[in-house]
Amino acid sequence: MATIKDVARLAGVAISTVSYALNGSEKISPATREKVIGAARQLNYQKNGFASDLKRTKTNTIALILSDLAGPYYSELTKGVQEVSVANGYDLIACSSKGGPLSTATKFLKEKRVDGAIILAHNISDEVIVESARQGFPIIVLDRHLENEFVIQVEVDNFQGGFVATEHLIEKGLKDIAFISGPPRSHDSKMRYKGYATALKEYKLDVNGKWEIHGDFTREGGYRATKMLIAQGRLPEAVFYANDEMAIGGIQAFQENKIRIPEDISVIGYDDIQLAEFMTPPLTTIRQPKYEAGALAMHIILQQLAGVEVNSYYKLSTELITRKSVK
Amino acid sequence: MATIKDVARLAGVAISTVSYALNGSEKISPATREKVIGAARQLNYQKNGFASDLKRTKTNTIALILSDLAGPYYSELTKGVQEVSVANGYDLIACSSKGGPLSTATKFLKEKRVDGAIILAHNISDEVIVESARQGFPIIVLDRHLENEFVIQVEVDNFQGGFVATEHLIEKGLKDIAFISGPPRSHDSKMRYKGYATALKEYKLDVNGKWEIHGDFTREGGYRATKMLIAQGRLPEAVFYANDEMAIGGIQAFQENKIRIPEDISVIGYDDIQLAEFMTPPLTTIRQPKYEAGALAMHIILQQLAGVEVNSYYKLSTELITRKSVK
DNA sequence: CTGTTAGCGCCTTCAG
DNA sequence: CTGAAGGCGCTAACAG
Repeated sequence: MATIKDVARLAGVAISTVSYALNGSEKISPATREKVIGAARQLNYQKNGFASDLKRTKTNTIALILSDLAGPYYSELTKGVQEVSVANGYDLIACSSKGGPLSTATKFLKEKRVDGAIILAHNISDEVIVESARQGFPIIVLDRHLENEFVIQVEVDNFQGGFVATEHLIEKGLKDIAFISGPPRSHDSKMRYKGYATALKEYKLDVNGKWEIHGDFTREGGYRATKMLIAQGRLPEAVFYANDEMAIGGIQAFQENKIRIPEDISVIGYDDIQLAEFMTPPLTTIRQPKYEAGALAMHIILQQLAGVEVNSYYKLSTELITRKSVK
Repeated sequence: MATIKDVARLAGVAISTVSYALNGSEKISPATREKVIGAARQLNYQKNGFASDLKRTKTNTIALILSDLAGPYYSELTKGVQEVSVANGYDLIACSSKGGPLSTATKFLKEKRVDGAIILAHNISDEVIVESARQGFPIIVLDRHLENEFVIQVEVDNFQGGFVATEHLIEKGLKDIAFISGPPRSHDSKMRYKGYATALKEYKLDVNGKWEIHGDFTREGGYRATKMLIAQGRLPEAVFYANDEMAIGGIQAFQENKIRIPEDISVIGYDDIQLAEFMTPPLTTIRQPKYEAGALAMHIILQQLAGVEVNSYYKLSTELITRKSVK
């Protein structure tokens, strides 16, 4: 590969001249500029990205850290992040935190290969984040409670979402309402649960431990949890799944047992993923402003990078999407 | 941020000693090693990724280039790519080619910030790819026809897929079969069309230009194309959509016009995306071995990086998934 | 306007 | 086993 040196030699100028010419500085005469550009083209020269980043201690790229690149559920969020970043001339890369301390995400975070990061991944520890966070390196965490001078939290009001979902069920006359949670580490899941429990209390209904089952945000988890629920004998009147994926698994379990939705049991999900409206019956659920969350996160990063003072906490609200899975 | 220099100073040794100790070289005594590690920990030292990459001219990371990070349809493929890469200790980053020559993808490719790339994106030109391809920098292209000494093509046998889909329709007694294509630049779409046309010919059926409509692989595109089809007056007996997304849009259009599937018209898609089985009716389609394609692509890269000679072309075959959208 | 110079942070001979 | 020295490719003062 040709380096800047080769270009300089071929063009018969100094290395710095090449650098200036190629980076569009004004102080180079059009003639030499042409000469340099010609030489560069001739050698098929491309600057080495590291070298310049090393020098400038800035990469102009932001990392979006996801727990698993293959998950299709980040789509809207990613879109928000992406649009804002390209609009501001920043590069965006997505990397996975799969593999824990050895993961790509950890590497990029720790070795400061990026200028900032947005993290939506539970399999990356608070510790790693705190170690990496520092002045001038903005980190935004989504769905995570983490107080630190240098990290900023963006969250959806999951308490409200959980409350609204439960209230909707109650208003439809449903009283026995089960809750299938997400993984224990999920802050989101916890808050949804709180919303659920609070709604029950507010309407003077029992919060019955028997109807709280642990899931894990996966379809299989929802399926298994629902099987357990069915196995318990008596069924609740409604089930609130902490996310849509689990609701889908649950619906499958009900259908296999000839339990009709919503006639025999009502179900409500959370997220409003693409699939939700295509289910039979279409799934009533809580929509999260994912696009907005992504866009906001990226905005905050850019502001921080620009030296603007920002809040350390942001909350977005949810919306109930009524479809056919609730009586 | 602490640098290697600071660690050396604190530990009271030379910089090279720190480097050796931290990189696990044998020539350092356990005692000094401990001292160094202690100092590093104390300073919360993290090496600067660029600097070492710059020196070693190797990044240990592979880029997966997608036309749009937000598209949820790469899920399976990404999974294949990811699993193979982590299993081999390589880092993987996904980047978008949105933005053409200024995109993150182009930058990473040209400025050699990665050791290799897998490209599944039509909005990145052959030219950019060819310019970047060179000895020792493996590039795999998916769904693209590009002959070059340094680029390797992995493709799914779309001709076969198109043929099988069409043949299935014909075997069900359907004769008037429309084809909704993808975007003109898509090599995949073209090959599917060829399979379609060939099947028609082989069964002595007319290839009727009136029933070939241009789509763009999006749901909206499928919807619009279908509206056009309906507007033409007489309906075909079946429609072969070049991908599932368009089929979904198409089904919606038919439903809005009270045209029943499969009673009034049969539809077949292509891809077998997640949604396909949840449609009403569940969509008959052609499954592509996407996971395998991703895993294969990554394997090839690793082999190349290891200096193994590899073929320059790979083809994978498809599978017909029969559900309820064909009479 | 152009060239010289001094690093960015790290790795790697090469002599002690 | 350790330390000094050189350089990866590029940028940015600072002179000329």
